[in-house]
Amino acid sequence: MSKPFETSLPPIPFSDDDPPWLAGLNPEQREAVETLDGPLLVLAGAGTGKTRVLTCRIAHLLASGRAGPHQILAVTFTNRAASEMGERVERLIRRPVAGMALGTFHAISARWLRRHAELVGLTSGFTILDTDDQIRLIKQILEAENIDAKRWTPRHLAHLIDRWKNRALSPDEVPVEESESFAQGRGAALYSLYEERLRMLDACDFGSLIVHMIRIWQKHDDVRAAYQERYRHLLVDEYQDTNVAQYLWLRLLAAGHRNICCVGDDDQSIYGWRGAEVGNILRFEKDYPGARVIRLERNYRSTGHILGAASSLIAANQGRLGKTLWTEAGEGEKVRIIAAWDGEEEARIVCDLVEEYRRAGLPLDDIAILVRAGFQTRQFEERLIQIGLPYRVVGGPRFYERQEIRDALAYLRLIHNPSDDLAFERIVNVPKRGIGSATVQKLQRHARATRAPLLKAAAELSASDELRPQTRRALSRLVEDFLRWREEAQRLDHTALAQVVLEESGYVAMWQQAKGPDAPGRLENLAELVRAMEEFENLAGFLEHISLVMENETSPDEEKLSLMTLHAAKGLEFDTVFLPGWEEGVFPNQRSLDEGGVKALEEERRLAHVGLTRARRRAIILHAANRLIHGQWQNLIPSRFLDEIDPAHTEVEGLPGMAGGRAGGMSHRQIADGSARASAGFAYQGYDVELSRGPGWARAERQRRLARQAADYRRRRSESRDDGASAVSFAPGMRVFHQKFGYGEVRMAEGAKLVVHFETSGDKHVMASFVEPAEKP
DNA sequence: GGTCGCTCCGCCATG
DNA sequence: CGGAGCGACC
Repeated sequence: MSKPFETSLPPIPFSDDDPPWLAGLNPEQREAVETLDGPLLVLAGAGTGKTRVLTCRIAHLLASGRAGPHQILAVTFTNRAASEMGERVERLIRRPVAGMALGTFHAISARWLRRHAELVGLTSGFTILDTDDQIRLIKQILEAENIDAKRWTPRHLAHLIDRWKNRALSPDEVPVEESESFAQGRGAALYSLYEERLRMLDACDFGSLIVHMIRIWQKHDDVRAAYQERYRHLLVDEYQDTNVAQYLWLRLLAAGHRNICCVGDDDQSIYGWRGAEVGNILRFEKDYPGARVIRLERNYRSTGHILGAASSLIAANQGRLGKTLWTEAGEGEKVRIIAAWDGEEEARIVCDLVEEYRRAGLPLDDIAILVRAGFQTRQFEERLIQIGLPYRVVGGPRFYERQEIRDALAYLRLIHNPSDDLAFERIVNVPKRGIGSATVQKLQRHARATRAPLLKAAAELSASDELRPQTRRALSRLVEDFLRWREEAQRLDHTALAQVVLEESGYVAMWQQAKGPDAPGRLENLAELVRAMEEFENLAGFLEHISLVMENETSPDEEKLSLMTLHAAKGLEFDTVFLPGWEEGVFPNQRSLDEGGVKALEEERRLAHVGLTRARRRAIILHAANRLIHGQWQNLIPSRFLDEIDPAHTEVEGLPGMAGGRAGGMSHRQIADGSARASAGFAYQGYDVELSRGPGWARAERQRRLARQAADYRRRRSESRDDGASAVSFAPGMRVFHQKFGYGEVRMAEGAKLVVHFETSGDKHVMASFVEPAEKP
């Protein structure tokens, strides 16, 4: 994987007396480390020693006695960056740092929010919902609100809500025109309902973690003052990726002492799609008058040609703060550009080269394949498995996203937080207990009527005559199980509890009996889950970790080739980097362009720049002429980015064995100057159309979507439904009607529980939410 | 209420 | 092409 770059540092320009955290820094780096008071912005280009500045600065703060560990707050974007920073600081000062707040915005916010949960209507044991839970919850809301989930997808609303939270907008602050864009102007109202549901579930999504802390600090001066007082030195990594909410979060914290050091690079801002505001970095000096700005431009990572290629590419962007990277390393190898006939051949070329380099002595750890989108890894995985090269997919599907892990977690979540309805729904019939969707609907109806969590509704219904005896038995057994597990949670250690729960619920047995080839692996994952729990003090700590921090654990011992998205590669470096899939529509990505226009194109270009600058010595770009997309073969033309790279730094190669040296067509340049006209493969006439409207598949998909929406719209009827949530109170003597038992008279009423004497079936225990008042005959 | 098989959707990146 | 979701049938 990535290696720290100390090895390639120049001779130490300072005296031998310098401590390790000051030794070997260049003048700009040293200034950034030693400027401890007041606001400081470090504009650090790729490979200029950004992490080094941050870690040395922390070491300097500690060693100089300017701050104790508990007074330092260091925020990063990924858990990986946080742990790397922690390790490097400890290596520098040669002792463990305890008490320092170091982590992602989300992890730090979650920890703090637990202390003040009651201020925003939560308990300290609140659940953190991930995207999957979030979408399931929204889907339920859309259903309850009778909104056609085909026309207005839960995903879409989840996306909107996310964007609003990224800007720290509460439902009443959502601009009208944005609310208009969903379900005929109901966007903000649905957002509000969603927030209400979150509170009822005692839950929080990722965005809320940040927004809740902002609200708390805004409303409670004493709390804000305490945090400002305690964290006297703030350090922020990847400042260009902060969104408005995170920006406000930082500003509130820094308001008193203004000791805030932000490190970032506008040319590496690649998270605009999730609300990052490059504006934050551009306006730093305005926000913090008198701020120092230090530029780090000396690159210690890459050779000249790679740097030249990356610089010429990024120069096509407008509105940069502007940095000129330079290096004292030699020119090195030119960036190779290779054409392939199709995706399969592209994978073969890459793998052949990997083997070649490996034979030449290059460790696999020093090689990476960086793709634009996650699904592109598949063709490479297939090929790598075929030839038996060990590889790791960084940031692929996470451990806790697996079905069996999510199921097991749902059990634990529900024990920890009995209002976690999403967890309840997930496991109520897993393993199969004979509690099907009809029963769950009854539970939901009752829960809604009594404004109680599903588990409580289940307890009540299972003590009534509402359900068939068989279902009733199954449900009451489940309820009893949870009551018992909750008790056991008090005295059992959390790993033991997990084992008990997985056994007694029949969940382990379910997989033991499963015939599928993946069943053994799932059991292994469950064992791994229990093992992972051992590292935590309690269930709460573990649940927090798994939703916010847990990475995909792969044995780090074996030497492996890395396969990941460009986004996941930020902050890493490799000797040799392969950049496949540089075609119009793929990279730059068509959907991104459709949504974001020029701004999005610039972000794609920054992404390309990030990709190139990951390489120390060698970068190889590939593009294919044909690709199977959506199950359809498409002709593709090389990415415009290839034209933007100064040809002085590149070496364009044909495909071995093909006449004219070109695979399946031509270079972007050939097309641009018209020399492609004679080539077969695709119609040049269609070129402009394809470019402006995107590849055929994107167009076809849009048309399908429009047709679908029109059909859905025509189908829409004014179907009104009863949701049975009437709040009628019943008293003895009242005549009532029940769907299953017919007419009867109330004998006893105790809150939601009734005893009714029915004409046909005698006395029954029923729930108030299942009966309606009836006229006397 | 469970299961099989069909249809139809989606493939952009994250904590 | 692959997975989710739904409807028909057991």
